[in-house]
Amino acid sequence: MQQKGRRSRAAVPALAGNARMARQAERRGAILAAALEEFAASGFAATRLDDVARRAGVAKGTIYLYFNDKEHLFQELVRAELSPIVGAVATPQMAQLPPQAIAEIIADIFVREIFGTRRKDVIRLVITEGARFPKLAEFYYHEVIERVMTALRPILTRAVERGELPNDALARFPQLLVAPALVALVWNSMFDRFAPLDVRDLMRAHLDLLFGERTSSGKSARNSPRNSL
Amino acid sequence: MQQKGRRSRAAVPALAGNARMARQAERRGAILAAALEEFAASGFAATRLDDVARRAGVAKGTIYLYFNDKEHLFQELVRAELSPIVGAVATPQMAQLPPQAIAEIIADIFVREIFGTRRKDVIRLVITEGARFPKLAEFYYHEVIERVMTALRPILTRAVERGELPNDALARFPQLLVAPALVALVWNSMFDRFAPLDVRDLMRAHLDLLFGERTSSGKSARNSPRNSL
Amino acid sequence: MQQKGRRSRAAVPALAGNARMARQAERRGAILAAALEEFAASGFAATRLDDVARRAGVAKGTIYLYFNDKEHLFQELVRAELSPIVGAVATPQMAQLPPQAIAEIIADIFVREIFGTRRKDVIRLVITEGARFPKLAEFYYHEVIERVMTALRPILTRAVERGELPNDALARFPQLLVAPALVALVWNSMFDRFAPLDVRDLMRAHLDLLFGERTSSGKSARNSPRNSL
Amino acid sequence: MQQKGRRSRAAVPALAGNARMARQAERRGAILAAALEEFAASGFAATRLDDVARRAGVAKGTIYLYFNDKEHLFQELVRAELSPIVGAVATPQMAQLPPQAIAEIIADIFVREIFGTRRKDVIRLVITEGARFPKLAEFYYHEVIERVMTALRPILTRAVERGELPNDALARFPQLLVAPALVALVWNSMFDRFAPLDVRDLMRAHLDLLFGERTSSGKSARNSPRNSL
DNA sequence: TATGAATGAGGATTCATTCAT
DNA sequence: GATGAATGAATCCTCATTCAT
Repeated sequence: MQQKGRRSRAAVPALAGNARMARQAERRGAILAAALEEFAASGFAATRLDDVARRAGVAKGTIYLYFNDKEHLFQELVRAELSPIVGAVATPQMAQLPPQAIAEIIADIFVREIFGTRRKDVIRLVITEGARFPKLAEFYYHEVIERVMTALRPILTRAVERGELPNDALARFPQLLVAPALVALVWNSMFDRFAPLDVRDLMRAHLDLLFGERTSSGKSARNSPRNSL
Repeated sequence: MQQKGRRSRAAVPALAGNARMARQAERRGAILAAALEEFAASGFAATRLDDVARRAGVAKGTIYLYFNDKEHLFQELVRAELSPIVGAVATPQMAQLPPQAIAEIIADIFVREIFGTRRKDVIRLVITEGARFPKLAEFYYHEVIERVMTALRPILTRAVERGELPNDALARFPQLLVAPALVALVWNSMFDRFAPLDVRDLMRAHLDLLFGERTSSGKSARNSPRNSL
Repeated sequence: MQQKGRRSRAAVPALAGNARMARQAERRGAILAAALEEFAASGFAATRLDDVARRAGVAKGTIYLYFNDKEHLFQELVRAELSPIVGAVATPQMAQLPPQAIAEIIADIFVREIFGTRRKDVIRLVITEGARFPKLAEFYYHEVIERVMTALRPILTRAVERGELPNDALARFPQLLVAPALVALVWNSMFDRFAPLDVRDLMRAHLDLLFGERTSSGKSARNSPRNSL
Repeated sequence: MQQKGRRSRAAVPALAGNARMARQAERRGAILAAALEEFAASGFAATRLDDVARRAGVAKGTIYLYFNDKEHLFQELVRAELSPIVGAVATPQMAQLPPQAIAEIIADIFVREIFGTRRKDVIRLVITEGARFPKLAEFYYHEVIERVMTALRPILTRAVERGELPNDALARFPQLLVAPALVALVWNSMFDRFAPLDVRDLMRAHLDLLFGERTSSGKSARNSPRNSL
């Protein structure tokens, strides 16, 4: 009935020395890494904290020293993994480049910084669990989507005005620039065993589609000086 | 997911009369419809058969008369909803049309037959749960993806050969044709409350991007005789 | 994060037949009886529903078919046991009797209906857990205390006016009439092994104290025609 | 309650200097004070040593330097708080006074030394947890109950012989002398919010009941020279 | 067939106690 | 002595599945 107001556990325990601090960060990291693996493999609901603890090499109770509960663990996981990357896409220098160069940079970042790392799994988790975690969707929208969109739109709009783009489709829907990345993420987790998809090639083809390249045909394109994907 | 020794039960109870048969189909349908709502709202793991039963207006045990277990219910659900649509995309007549017309038809089908119906939720479920349900992914791959790809690839390849397409990107990666549809599905379930996305416009812009349309700007495009989306 | 509104479980499952109904009542009763024993023996916090289930001869989950949770089980237990007795003390007929007769009746009820039954444990539970269960205290106050007080006060006040009582102490504090009952309950659960206390004698002595009886000395008093305790 | 093999630890850590000794006593006191507050608020089982430590301003582990475990802490708490008071009631001088004076002194002690202090909470804890802590009940019985009874009985018996009391009820059941105090303790913790109870008035009324006072009526009685409660 | 009460394995969370620093 | 991070046993509660009616 009446509960003593459960004081929210410190997200990070108070530290004393410095070795302590390092140890703490290490443990927290281990838990997050283990959680990522488990959540990615089983989804939020089906993941057992028992397994996370085992994989992280800590006791079940230890998780609760670092995270309030399963849900907080999940959300912090997404935050921790995604926060760093946000800045990369939205650098002011990009504004100076032609749209094609920007598209190539974005594709490159996706391939190397997301698809090539465990961030791939984090974003997949956002996609698969986002609808059930409004806060997560909100965080992702404001921290990632909105920022990227805000950075891209004026650049693309200007490109349209300068005649660097055939029409305003991209300026109105910057999402179209990254749609193939989404396809890659989903395909990779579901259909790769039936028909492996080379993300690099997919992204390159996407760029060809948007920015002309009249030739291309798989391997040969790799020699093209145009992109370094 | 993990199955214990479960003796397989008849998927459909034995029938006698004809009214009985109708009643059976009706019940089965009610359960599937209820299941779709619940699974779509909560995901596979978090959905309670109790809720499905209540929504379907049957007793919990009745579900087990029509489906072996929760997992079978889920998979049959996807099968039942998606089987009908598969044929539509892969009609032989389409082979005769120019790629732009085909793309428009596909976009149109997506907007009207998927996004405008509860199939939207089914496909979303495939996306969010597919990685955890190999059988589901397999079914979806063979029944939907593969068929569509098989139908599209030769058409697009021929179009490339005829010079109707600027390069072979689409022929190599027909996925690029439907990538925006995936974006729409995901966006709609997660970010619509922050920034609603008009699927029709998105698909139209996508077509503009692929097939030229040098002008366009939202509403005005709607009068364009090109597409009927 | 977001929880599907947990619909409160039916306190009593819907019934169909009549044997069902009987069976239900029986089970519910068995659980309540088992719960009383366990709660009485260990207190609310230290009681395990596992033990309650075992003692009641049902599965753990079954408890939740009849009660929302541990707390509801506890409260319903008190309600179920106490509700019947309330009426007994506050009968209108009592208003006609002289205060001494009333006191004797109350003492008698206490000895036979409470102390001699498992209601003794229920009231003890109210005493030991009441402070931690405001709702329980409230229920007990309104259903028992208040009713008894409301019934007694006017009677005692009138008795004072009629000169049947030496002063208004009892009228102002009817609690003094039942104080020894409280002593008996507490003593019985804690000190009986050191010095057993005969409740009957205690109550009789209490009455002697209040209403004169100039002699008395344990056993002999039992022959007194005055009370039938 | 149930103990596992626990090697008994020094109840008080070894001391060296004198400041150290003071510091120790201070800490021990702080822990006991904190424990009292927490136990009083939540009961034994629901109290967390974490909260006790926080309130005492020490680390959780520190509690274990001063007390073997939660149970010992609880018992020492009761001991520490009650030991001082025991002597007060059982002074030899009292033997000379008339029963009414003694009753008044006892009532006075209760109101001022128990009800007006945190000892109220300690006794309440004995009442609510005693049944679950045989050792505690035993301690309380021997250190408090028995002593008081031993001191009172001969006095009351003599008073009966001298005809200072109308009958031997009180001599046989000295508990009747303190029953209202128990009522006050219980009422205060459970029903005060519904109907506040003035302990002083209650005790006074009780004395009136026992020793005659033919008039009285609330406030006015306070001017009565008879008692100084 | 249909029901829904009953089951019990499963999993999140808590907290007394330990022990390395 | 003190600390507080770590442990893991303990326990509440859920829900897929079964089965007597």
